[in-house]
Amino acid sequence: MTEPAVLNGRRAQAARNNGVILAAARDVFVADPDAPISAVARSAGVGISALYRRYPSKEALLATLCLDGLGQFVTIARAAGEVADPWDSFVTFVRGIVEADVHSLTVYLAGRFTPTPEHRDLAAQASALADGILRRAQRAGVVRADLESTDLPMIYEQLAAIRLGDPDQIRELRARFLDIHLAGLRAAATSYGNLTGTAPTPAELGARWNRPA
Amino acid sequence: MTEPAVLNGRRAQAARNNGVILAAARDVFVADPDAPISAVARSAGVGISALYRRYPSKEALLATLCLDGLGQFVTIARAAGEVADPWDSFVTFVRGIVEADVHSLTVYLAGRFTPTPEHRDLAAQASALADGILRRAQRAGVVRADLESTDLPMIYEQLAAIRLGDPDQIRELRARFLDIHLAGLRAAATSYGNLTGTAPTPAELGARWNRPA
DNA sequence: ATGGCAACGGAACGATCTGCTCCGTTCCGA
DNA sequence: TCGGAACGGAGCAGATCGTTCCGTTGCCAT
Repeated sequence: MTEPAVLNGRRAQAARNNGVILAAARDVFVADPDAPISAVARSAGVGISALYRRYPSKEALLATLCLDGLGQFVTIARAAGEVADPWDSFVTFVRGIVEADVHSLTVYLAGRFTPTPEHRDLAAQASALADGILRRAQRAGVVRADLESTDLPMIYEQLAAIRLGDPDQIRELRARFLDIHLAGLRAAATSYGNLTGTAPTPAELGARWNRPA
Repeated sequence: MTEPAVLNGRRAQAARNNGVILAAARDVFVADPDAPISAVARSAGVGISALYRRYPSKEALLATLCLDGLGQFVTIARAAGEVADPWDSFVTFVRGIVEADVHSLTVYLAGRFTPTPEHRDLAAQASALADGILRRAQRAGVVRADLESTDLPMIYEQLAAIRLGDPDQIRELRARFLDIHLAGLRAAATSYGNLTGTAPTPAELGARWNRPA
């Protein structure tokens, strides 16, 4: 069991498959959360047993994928929090979430597996970070004051629903419509009137993590 | 076979069921386009055979439902076209489409049945009407000039993706986020920069009507 | 009254799909 | 040389869904 400098041989191939399988699962389930596990195997170019050697069930794979997504969310939020200008910080954050399609990896997958405490924990961190970025931009007077942080997931959800064409076009279209959202979120937009209705409550957002009855 | 003034008896109940079944199908399939036909029967308070007496197949029911949706679209667009102020006309139009959830009745159902020429025809009318309303608002300088009419379905799609809570809350949330979209669509928003990327082509939008391979 | 029939409810069937197991095979590495 | 780790994929068991079919109900014309 020495550390192999050159990665060849069966052992190394298996190690590399770890990443290949996760990447394939990411692509497949982001495109269709209901995809069968055989689609992941086909996309990864491996057999089904290669999946089950690594994850005891489909649910475990989804849970891992979601954990990755939450981790990405936190990473993106932390990086965006470092940006000096409050508006740029906010834009960097939202754009990062949308471009990485983190919403498809987290909320779209929620309800398909029983969340662990680790999920809850990361989700709490994530929303705290997002809250900070939004509040700072609002205090600076660059983001409209009637936007609440629970509104943000609804914006990710809207942009994640854009699924026209191949991944490249999807990215391009989401960037296009994010421009519109951002223009509508600027403080100046309040001159056209305040937002109607009320933002979702955290409990309502959290309910999506429960298994369907 | 005289025309019954009072609607009772078995014959009349059947006639009333026509409407009940269509309404139930609308509710069920708008909430979940993959819903089984038994869910429609249950929601209508009717047996499965009552459905099959009226529609030879699930596909036929979906086709009828979609035709209704396209008809609603045209009706809403015509009414909005009568509004004098170009901005109000545009807002009335988009708000009408979103509130009636026409997108869920048309595009979400597309691809699940083979469209008839009547579908194509109504869809063409619909997009021509929408095009006219948008162009008028743009000529009047109230809607940003870099928005194309093929962008509009993407906006409906985004708002149709908001599905949190019961129908009432969904309506409220969609109105809330439509406010943001509309603020971002005003001509003044162009001062923050033009839209990136390119709008979908009509062919790309039309491809969604084809059955999945 | 009563026979005919339109309308209905819902069990049951066949087809499809999907998560998962299992077994035979390959081939690395000691 | 050989034990065993890793693999591919056929196949199983269960679930789901569209559709059919049959027995029942109750209106209506005679």
